[in-house]
Amino acid sequence: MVASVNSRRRSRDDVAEMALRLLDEYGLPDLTMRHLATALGVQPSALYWHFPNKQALLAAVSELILAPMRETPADDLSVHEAVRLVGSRLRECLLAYRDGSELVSSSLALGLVSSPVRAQLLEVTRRHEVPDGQAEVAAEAVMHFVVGATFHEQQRLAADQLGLLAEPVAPGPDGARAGSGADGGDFAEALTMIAHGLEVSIAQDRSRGN
Amino acid sequence: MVASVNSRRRSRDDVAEMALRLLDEYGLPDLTMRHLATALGVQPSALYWHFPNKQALLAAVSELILAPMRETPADDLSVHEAVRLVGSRLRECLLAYRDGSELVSSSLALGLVSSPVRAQLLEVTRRHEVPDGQAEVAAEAVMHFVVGATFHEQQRLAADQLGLLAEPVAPGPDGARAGSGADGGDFAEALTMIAHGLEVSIAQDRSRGN
DNA sequence: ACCTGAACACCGTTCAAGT
DNA sequence: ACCTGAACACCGTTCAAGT
Repeated sequence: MVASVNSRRRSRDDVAEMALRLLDEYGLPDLTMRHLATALGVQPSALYWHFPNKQALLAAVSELILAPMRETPADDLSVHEAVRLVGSRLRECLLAYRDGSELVSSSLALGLVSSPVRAQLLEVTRRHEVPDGQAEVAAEAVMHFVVGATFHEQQRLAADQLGLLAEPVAPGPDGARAGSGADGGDFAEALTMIAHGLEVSIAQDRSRGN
Repeated sequence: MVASVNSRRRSRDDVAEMALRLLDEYGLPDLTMRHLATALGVQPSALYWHFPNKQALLAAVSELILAPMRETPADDLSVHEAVRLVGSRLRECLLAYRDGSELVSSSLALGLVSSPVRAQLLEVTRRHEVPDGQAEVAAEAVMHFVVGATFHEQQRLAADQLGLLAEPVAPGPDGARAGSGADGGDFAEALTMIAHGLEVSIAQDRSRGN
């Protein structure tokens, strides 16, 4: 509870915070233990006192990126609304830092970080008396879709930023509807689709007698 | 059409095929240009005549892994069935090689490989006169969910294989229903959910007058 | 057309030793 | 408790030169 006295955890968090700054400024490929050490004015080997290895450090950075998810109020929402809100909130978190989605994607897959949507979604579904099983499945679907789609999206953004002159796409009469992939609109549509699917599952479950 | 005469593409494909073998046997972290060169009896620099860089080589390997998707017949299926079949077929492809899902996940995100489900799904939805927009959104949702979930699943399998003694999980009375994550059953449930969601989207679209 | 040899500019991690 | 110094065992990539 008393945080200012204890300086023990401080420097560990400082390392993760500096890593996040470097990530945002130079990207994941340049987030090396050596660069990070230099930015902290320390030898690379010093980092291994705070973290057992690089993946653990990256997991800590992932948690910083996902921190806003914990304070996303999903109370008094319908199940449908909760899926859409939590999903798009997660997308915002991942887009907030350069290469954020790639970093979180791997930490998540390695199992070094817990689902950033599970708790919020289960809270809502429980209030609506939805069985946890259905809610867990939906939470997994939302998480994997959002992380995958946002990773893809962020990569395209980065590519466009490098080759600005290559394919300007020229938002003409048909606006952003060109290109091959999903934009923000498609993203919202997909979340709506998943929410619909969850509702159908719930209804079917109830008609079978809970 | 005549393949046996031309030896030009042969060696390029040989490189990708050997890379796939090394991937399956030693895993992605040990799939280095140097190991691959050694396995081919060649200098590392020789690989750069066939591929501009490692990512391009990995994309070629991804395509080998995804090749069976092209010959998955989705004809005369309902939209619902097609989503489930294509989704679980993709999962099988990714699980067929060690670290297959991780490799394909990154090639996909980098945009170096095209969607392994889009073509099949669009073929079916068109026969059922579903607007392409809905189908594209569903295809994205299916792809990202399957790749993400399978990546997660494959990583857990690998972890369990290393620490076999750590948590044997001991499939007791409640069978495989323990643990925190999604198993094969949850995977199928999630696909069903997405299929349901697509059906609702289609129905809503039609009631608005196509 | 396809490959070698040699180099460049890096990596993550360990570990004895310092303070 | 926290860090240095020095090393180990690697990486991907380039490029002149060979055949």
